[in-house]
Amino acid sequence: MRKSVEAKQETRARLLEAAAREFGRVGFERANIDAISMDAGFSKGTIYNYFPSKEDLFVAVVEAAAEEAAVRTSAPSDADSKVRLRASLHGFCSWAQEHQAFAQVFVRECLMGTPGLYPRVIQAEAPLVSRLEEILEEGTLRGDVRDDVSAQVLALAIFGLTDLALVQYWASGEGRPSFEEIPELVLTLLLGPSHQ
Amino acid sequence: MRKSVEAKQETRARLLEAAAREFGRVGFERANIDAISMDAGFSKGTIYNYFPSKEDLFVAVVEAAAEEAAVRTSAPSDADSKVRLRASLHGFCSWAQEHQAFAQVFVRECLMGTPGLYPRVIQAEAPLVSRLEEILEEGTLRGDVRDDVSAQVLALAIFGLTDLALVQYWASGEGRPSFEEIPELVLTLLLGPSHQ
Amino acid sequence: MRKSVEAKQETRARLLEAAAREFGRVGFERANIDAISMDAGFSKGTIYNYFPSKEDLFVAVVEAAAEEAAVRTSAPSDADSKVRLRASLHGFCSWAQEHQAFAQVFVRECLMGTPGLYPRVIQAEAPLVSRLEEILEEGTLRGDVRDDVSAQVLALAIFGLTDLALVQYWASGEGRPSFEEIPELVLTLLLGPSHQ
Amino acid sequence: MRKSVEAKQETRARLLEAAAREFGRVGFERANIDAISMDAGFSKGTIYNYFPSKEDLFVAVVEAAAEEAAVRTSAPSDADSKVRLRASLHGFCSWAQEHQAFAQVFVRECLMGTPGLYPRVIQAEAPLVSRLEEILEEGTLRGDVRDDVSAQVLALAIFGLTDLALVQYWASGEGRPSFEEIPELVLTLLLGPSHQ
DNA sequence: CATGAATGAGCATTCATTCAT
DNA sequence: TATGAATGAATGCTCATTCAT
Repeated sequence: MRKSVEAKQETRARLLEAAAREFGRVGFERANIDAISMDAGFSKGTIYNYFPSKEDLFVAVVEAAAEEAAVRTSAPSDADSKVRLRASLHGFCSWAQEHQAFAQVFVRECLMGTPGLYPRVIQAEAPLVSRLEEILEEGTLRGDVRDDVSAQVLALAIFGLTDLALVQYWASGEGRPSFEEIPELVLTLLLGPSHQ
Repeated sequence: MRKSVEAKQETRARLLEAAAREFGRVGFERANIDAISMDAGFSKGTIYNYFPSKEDLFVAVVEAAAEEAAVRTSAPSDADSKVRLRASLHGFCSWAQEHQAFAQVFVRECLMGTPGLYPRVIQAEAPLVSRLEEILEEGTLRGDVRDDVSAQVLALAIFGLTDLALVQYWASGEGRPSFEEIPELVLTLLLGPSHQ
Repeated sequence: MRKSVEAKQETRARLLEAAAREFGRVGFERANIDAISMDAGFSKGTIYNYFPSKEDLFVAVVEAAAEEAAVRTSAPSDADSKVRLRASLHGFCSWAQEHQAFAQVFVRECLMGTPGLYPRVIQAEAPLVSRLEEILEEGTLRGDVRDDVSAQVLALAIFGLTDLALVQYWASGEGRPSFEEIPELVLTLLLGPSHQ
Repeated sequence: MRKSVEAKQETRARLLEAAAREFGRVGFERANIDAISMDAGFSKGTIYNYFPSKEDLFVAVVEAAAEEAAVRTSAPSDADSKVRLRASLHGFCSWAQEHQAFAQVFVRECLMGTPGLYPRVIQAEAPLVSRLEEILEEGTLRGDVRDDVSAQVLALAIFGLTDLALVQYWASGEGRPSFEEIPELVLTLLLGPSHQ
């Protein structure tokens, strides 16, 4: 039985979503491949027609998350650096809120890198950090961003603190800081209180 | 077979060290209890005479790490706040360098909290964060620490960024930033460049 | 790998038979699940596709035995009570002979009830005892069965002595009393010598 | 340190009692040797100074039970056969009540014979059955006991039904039939209602 | 003798993966 | 392409037994 390309991608997408839920809930090791496939509405074996192994499935989730997140972190190019950074972080946080399953997998993986997966995660994470880095570099030139630390380090710190805040948010039963406050908090911490 | 109390504690310590190595290397789930026990120089079953389950063993490693780390993060009480913070972080980082196995387990756990273990890890982590917090509060009063963010949030951010830097250091094949530079970098990022 | 319903039931039946052999040979505790699965011609794991746990497997064996035994203990409804009882016991004993593995598990379990399994075994055993009880009650009314002891107690005694005789038969290397003689012996003991 | 013969036998007796409790409670396989030794008030290893293995310990319990039970089943030698039998069974049942732990192990073992232990259990059981057999043989000669079944078979049936009644009594949460009623019930079932 | 640390065989159970249908 | 039965490696944990002290 042939399946149209769209139908196949639909299937793949449902499998990815189910996988994100499971990985986000219990982590890579405890995740159950059979459960994922069945949670997506298929039988146990189906998932192997789309992803050759558990690890590949996991990486696919991380990459899909990174891709989606990247789209949401675009920022207006003509504003103040801090405004642009805030917009970018806000985009990221709201994506994380809307796609918690994917976000939890992605954020956790960014923070602590499963040993064998590290290079691939770095690669998936790169565009996001690069975007921050670009804004920062431009801001340094303009003079509205501190220049005592390299843009790269600053970008990593911003991204890292944001991830940590998200993890705390989820772990604390979604208490404080709220999603809305995270970008402001992180930027205040790293770029100073001056942005109104 | 009678065994002196010291001998028992020696055995326990060897098991803990082996456990830290294994957990640090492959994480909780992939760690093999039998392998840990044998790596410590005993047979498979011995470890169960000291730790009732894999989870208890893991928590014991985290707690031992927290305890040791806490000792190393004590700071001179009569200096400038930033000096004291730097000393404290330096103590932590040098402990992490000397006891990499324990440190990796501890740091990773602080960053991302295994779901069921979270409360116990929080508890183990608390003294370290509290120490930073105290110094910060005092510094705020003295006026040599920023006061636009609460000491608690600042302490968590300092601790978090330090952990992230350590993870990056280990993941990058021990490249940059080096252990020596981490405290300075973190404090510069969060407390500003002014401290000479 | 699709498999017809019949093929699955065939697999299940082979697993149950192997389980009965193993449980009958060494009892519940010493029985080895892996060995059962492989003895049935499958690999270790297969049995877990059919029975969720060792205990469930054991209960399934007992219930299958009870079901089969119940079928074989039906008796002609229009004869003398003792004739009917003899026919019923004979049916049970010949089933026990033909399905020794199942019978050994069942009989042993009826005699001494593994603590946690007792209620389920009682339930499986009930139809057999009830059948005897009905015949006895009818016989009491007709007057061809003693009435100084309740039918229920009498039924339990008949069933119990039959089981004991079977156990002795198996334990004695299949010596005396033979299968053929057991019903007569038990009925003589409990209902008197008069039935020719 | 030397220990007097009495002290040693006291230790042995305490170990045996603890073993009976454990075996009676959970059966041979699930019984825990360490727990037995500690329940007796010693440390784990002590029990191996008295019994070379778990199986030996179990057999020792069965044999001790048989010995004690045998003492309690002696009957007046000058009375009516049924009176003597009743006295004998009564002695057995009251022993079972007073030493439930030992009795449960013994009775269960008599009923269903752990495969490898059977010969030794038979041997321990023999004196009890023989006593009944002797009374029955004498009664047959005197004419106050049925003679349509051999004394040996009758003795086994009496002993077996008594054991079954005890098992039911224990399993039913000590309901009916009560200990007092068991001898009468068994004798009525097997020797007829005439004995007042 | 008593102790209790060490031992290591043994086992139920899980689950990613394969593949015939 | 979807299915789901079969596979078998892997592993946490138990516990009878040994033996040095």
